Amino acid sequence: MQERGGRVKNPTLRDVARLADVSVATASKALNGRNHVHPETRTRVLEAARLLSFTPNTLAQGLLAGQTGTVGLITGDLDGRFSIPILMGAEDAFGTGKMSVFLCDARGDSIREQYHLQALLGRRVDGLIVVGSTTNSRPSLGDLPVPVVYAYGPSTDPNDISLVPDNVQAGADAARHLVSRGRRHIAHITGDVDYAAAQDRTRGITSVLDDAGIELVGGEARYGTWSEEWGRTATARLLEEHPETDGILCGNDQIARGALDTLRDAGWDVPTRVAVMGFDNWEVFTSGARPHLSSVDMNLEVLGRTAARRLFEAIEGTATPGTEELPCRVVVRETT
Amino acid sequence: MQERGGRVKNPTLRDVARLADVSVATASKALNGRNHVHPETRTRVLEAARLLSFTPNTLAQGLLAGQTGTVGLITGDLDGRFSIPILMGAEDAFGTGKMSVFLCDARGDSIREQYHLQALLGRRVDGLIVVGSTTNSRPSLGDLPVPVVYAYGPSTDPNDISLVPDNVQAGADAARHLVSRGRRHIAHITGDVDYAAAQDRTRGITSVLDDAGIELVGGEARYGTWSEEWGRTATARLLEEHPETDGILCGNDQIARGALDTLRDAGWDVPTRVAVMGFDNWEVFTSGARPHLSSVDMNLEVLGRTAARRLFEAIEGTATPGTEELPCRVVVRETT
DNA sequence: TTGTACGCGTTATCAT
DNA sequence: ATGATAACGCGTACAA
Repeated sequence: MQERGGRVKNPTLRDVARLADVSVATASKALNGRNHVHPETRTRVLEAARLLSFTPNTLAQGLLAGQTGTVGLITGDLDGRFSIPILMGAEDAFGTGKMSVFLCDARGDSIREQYHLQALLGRRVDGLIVVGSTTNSRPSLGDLPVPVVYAYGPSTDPNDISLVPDNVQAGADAARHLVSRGRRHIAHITGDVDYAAAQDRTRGITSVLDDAGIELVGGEARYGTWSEEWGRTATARLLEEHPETDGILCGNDQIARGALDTLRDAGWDVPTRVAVMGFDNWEVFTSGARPHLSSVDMNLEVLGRTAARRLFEAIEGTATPGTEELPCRVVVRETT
Repeated sequence: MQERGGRVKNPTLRDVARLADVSVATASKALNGRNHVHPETRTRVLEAARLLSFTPNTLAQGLLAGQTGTVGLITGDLDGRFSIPILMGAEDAFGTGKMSVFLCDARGDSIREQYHLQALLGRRVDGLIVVGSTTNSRPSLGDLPVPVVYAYGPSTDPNDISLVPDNVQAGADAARHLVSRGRRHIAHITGDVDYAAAQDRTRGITSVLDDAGIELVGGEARYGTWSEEWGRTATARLLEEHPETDGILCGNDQIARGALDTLRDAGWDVPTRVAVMGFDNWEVFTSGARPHLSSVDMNLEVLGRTAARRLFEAIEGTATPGTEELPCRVVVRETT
């Protein structure tokens, strides 16, 4: 096993103290930069620690301090692409090495969620971030001994702290963008109607169009699935029924890709004849598209960072319950 | 704060013992199902624990046991889609709640990696999994007080434990599949030549074609980038120069999507005139394609689970150093 | 300036 | 069957 200058596997403060010929108390003070320790002694201790490649046991410190410097991150679907940016943002905000993150994937199963929760509470995490797989609201974890922040998917309990992307604003901004490009015959092809995201975006879109005295092509949004396939079939139907269409707002980037494919097959030029726009700004889809797809970014990294900050505040005790909606951002590319 | 039947925020074993009117020792035995404790006493303790919603402090347990029940997961790129399935597989294998996973994203920065490493060692993780962002080999973390398993991107040190997908076999299987479909004029369009994955797959492909007495169309693989764009341009050039082409092996699913788009524009039917195949089996790309794209799955969840198992073995002391190559799997859909 | 002693929450040993 | 006590590794009042 490792034997790098020292001798024991996991050197403790006692080992360091012994080697430096001081008491553990003095060693502790020296290593933690406290006062009342002779400079020469300090260097001796530091040298001993270096020699043994001593790493203080954070768990023991935490046991004493009552704070572990760890947070739990419970996500509903790791494979889903929404949790990852949020997770990265959170990890980012916690600072490298300062705070450590326990990751748990409940896979949408509340039993599994409970198991993970117990494990995390047993490890005395200082706080919890719960990331939803959709923006649909979810049952609260209830009264826990540590603060909780719900990200992406909000808690149903208004006394919890929740953070969600402002999908109404996202829809509104997208619609405004198309209108500002002179489009007057705008259709909306989107995903599963059971998704709050779909409904919220539709609401934002129609509200802006109402203000502009415009009606959605066909009178209403076209709900389906979040797939390219649906984008293609819905668009084909749309072109046939409403050849006057000059703008299509798609519920996500995959639907938009499907729309673009069908438009290309039909020989409709984008963006000259029809402008197309997606949601989510999934780079691998937007930049692979012909032409490059305009989209609305959910700013998920920001959401993750904000979640981390809110959690800190909650830990400090300066909590502000309620659901906070974070702004989204239109990214203009070649399809609009 | 929470007040669910009990009174204190974080009840300790002492609180439980006090409420059950026994000593902490007895309480501990009762809760842990040890012998030599009266049934009636046990129920009294259990009831007290339930009342206080007592959760044993895993940190204190670990302090005593010398095992923390935690592992560190250091990934090079969270956003990359390769780490996620591996991470899920590992999380899966560790068992829900049994073992907890610290997640760290080093973002490809070795300084950051060192910081995370220190934090993890300080938290006395029982082991470490290092996930690479590519299959290119990476420098070893060196001699650590805990076992390490390198997943996806292997360590350069053969004494380390490394796990990688068998890309040579993947290429070979893909080529075999196309040959078995009667294709004789097969081209290979792939990504950045600096990627070991690209080279390995090419090697597997050419070796099979050699055995079949076939040469790659154009005599060699066409390296570029891992993008749809490259798939389109490379395919356009290919069709012009080699109209005899009846099969295209694409280095990943995005390149394959690009190839399909170009073929469709050119009016070449897939799979009648040309068969197309990708690598990675990224579902969102394969099932969105027209027709559905055949691909080679890297079995990353299996790789993640295996990494977790190997780590367990290493923790138990039954280590087997070296680089292990895990099999990939051809997924046949409509393009072949 | 340095050292002694206690406590954090838990488990195991050894008495009782 | 139950309880007192030591130990895990560390920080900190307090005494020297």
